[in-house]
Amino acid sequence: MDANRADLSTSEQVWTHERAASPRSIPQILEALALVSRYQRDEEIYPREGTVECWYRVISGAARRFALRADGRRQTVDLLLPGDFFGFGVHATHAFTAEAIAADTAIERYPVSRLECLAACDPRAARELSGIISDGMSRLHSLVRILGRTTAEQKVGSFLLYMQERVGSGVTDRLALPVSRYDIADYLALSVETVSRSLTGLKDRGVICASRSTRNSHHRS
Amino acid sequence: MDANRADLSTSEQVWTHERAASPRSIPQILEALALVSRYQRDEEIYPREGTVECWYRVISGAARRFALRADGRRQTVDLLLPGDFFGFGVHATHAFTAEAIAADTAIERYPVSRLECLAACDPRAARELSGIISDGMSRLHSLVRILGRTTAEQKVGSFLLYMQERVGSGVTDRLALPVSRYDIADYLALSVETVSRSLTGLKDRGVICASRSTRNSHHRS
DNA sequence: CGGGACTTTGAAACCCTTCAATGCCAGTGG
DNA sequence: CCACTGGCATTGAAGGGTTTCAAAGTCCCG
Repeated sequence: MDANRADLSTSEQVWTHERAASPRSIPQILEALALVSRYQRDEEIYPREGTVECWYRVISGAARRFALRADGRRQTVDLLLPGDFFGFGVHATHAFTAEAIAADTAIERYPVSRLECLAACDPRAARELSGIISDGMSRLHSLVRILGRTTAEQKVGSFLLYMQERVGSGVTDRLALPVSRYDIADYLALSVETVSRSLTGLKDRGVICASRSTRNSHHRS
Repeated sequence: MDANRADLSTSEQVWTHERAASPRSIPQILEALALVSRYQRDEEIYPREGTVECWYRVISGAARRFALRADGRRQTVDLLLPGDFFGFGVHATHAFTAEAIAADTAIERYPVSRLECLAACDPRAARELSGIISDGMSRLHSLVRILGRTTAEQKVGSFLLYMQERVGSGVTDRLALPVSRYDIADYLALSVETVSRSLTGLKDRGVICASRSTRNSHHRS
């Protein structure tokens, strides 16, 4: 239950599988390389400017990639949910810091060296990996489009729709936001107050209606 | 001098090199695959939702990747300058339309099939190609950071600094903007008037001082 | 029960957009 | 040659949106 630190020599890391013996699907082969760590809220996963040695994937919880602005506020450039890979870096260097958002966030780690071997040997694996990169690029595209909206209500509305299609847990009219208002504000480059006001504005106009749950808000479009 | 259409069967395409005979550096090998086309201002390079068949690179001029917003305005998500590769798509599909911005823009085209062969055969080439993808991701990161600023003057200021490090033509205190105010506005998600006002605001405060040139503005930080 | 973090609401100041009008420049046609 | 046109850039004023500062209210947990 206690999360360990982000460095590579901690205790809770486990091999999720013994090295797979028989040829399996690419995701399964990937899985066989994975090493799991757990992080607590706001704990660093990797630092900015660090060398890229692993790719990461969120198993449970959530994480962010972010930079600190000149005024000290945090700007989130990527919101990572279960299933998302991250940590590719730019020219083998992390351009942003990565942190866990939720308490008890589980992250898988994949050594880049092994991924490169895999890609060099198996073209299907190479395709899989470039698909993963594509997904990361797609998240950035979505954020750019959201940040490009003019009013805060539009930003928050787009954000909710985007989250809905990402967490998309079968039920289409109900959305459990896994992040706080502060996290949303950092992501949308708005103040927390404006996020809150936008949500109540959308509620008043009947676009969404709110319910409440343990530690998270539920919204319905 | 007249730009041809974007389809694949036009006349002005030329092989920039005969197929290279001897083993050369990776960029040179890439170059050997290139096919060049020329576009006029606002001419489409590839459509949204199209299948990715080629990668592209700006040789001269400039281009944009963009989406149309609900209100009909254009949102530029990527500004392509000479040397920039683009058109990787998401899962083999173009998520945005690409257009030339400048008159007489020259674009190189690289068939994806050949790039894949190259990557499969030569790990150095594969590394080169993933570096190219990294650059594309880096541009998106920069845009997200710029869009994350609060005031228009900050956005425009960040934009100028960003353009300076990108066009970085030796001279560090002089910057020739290769794009119009409208293009800047589409890129920064601001109105043209605000962009103009921000620039004059920065001038008044002595942050930049403006000169004038044929069809382009020059600025000094 | 109290502390602390998160959320919501209010009011004033500031910023951006919109609508409108003017100025500038290049290319065009009389 | 010069007026005209169209695109781009700049500036003004009104209106609306966002931030900031401030203060409650809510919920969880020790």
